[in-house]
Amino acid sequence: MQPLTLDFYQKYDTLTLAQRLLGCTLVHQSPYGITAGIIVETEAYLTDDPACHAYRKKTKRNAAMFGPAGTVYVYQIYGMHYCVNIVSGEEGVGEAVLIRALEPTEGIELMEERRRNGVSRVSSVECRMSNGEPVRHSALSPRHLCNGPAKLVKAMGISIEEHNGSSLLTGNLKIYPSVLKEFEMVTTTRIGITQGADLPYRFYVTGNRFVSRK
DNA sequence: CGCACGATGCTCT
DNA sequence: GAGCATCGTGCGC
Repeated sequence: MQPLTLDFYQKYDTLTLAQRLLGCTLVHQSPYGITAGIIVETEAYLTDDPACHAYRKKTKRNAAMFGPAGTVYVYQIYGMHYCVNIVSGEEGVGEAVLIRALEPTEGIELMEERRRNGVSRVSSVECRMSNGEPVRHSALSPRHLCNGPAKLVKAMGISIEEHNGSSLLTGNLKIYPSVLKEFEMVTTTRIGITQGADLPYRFYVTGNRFVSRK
């Protein structure tokens, strides 16, 4: 199976790309191993959209958004988390698709390890079942590994230093065509924003358990 | 289950 | 100095 090509990222407007990316698989081939997951939730950010980081002008932070379609845009949020976007649209126009949730398919143990690093371990260390088996930390159960934009960045080992501004066509981060034959899609307003809060730019796979929230 | 809240640091005003 | 495309925890039900 070949990864998505430049043509795929170029030929759709941002709202359509956000929908077409559902069902596709995000893969990171890192020195520590491969992690992958099916994209099940996205949000679109358009250039004339007040919630978009590129709404005002090009700055050092949002510069990657103005790159060609298929560029990766990673930014830090709330001082401690990171989110990843797929740049879309014409080069020079700041638009992108935020990846909000993945259904993990490969490298689950590596994902757990990355997510555990820096997270409270109280439950997994101190709590044990009656048979002595340690209780898995709730935040690290498969269902919660990638069900949020900052969670999946951490689980996948995506970093701002290595990936911001990189290309999905040539780097160690790639996207493969949809593995979901037919699925229903839900369209809603976006999560966690105040500006442009009423725009229906969020999309997710109906009924999927790995979506951040319904 | 749901809701409230604090952490934490960078970017832009 | 304000605001932020979030997350995990703790508490109440």
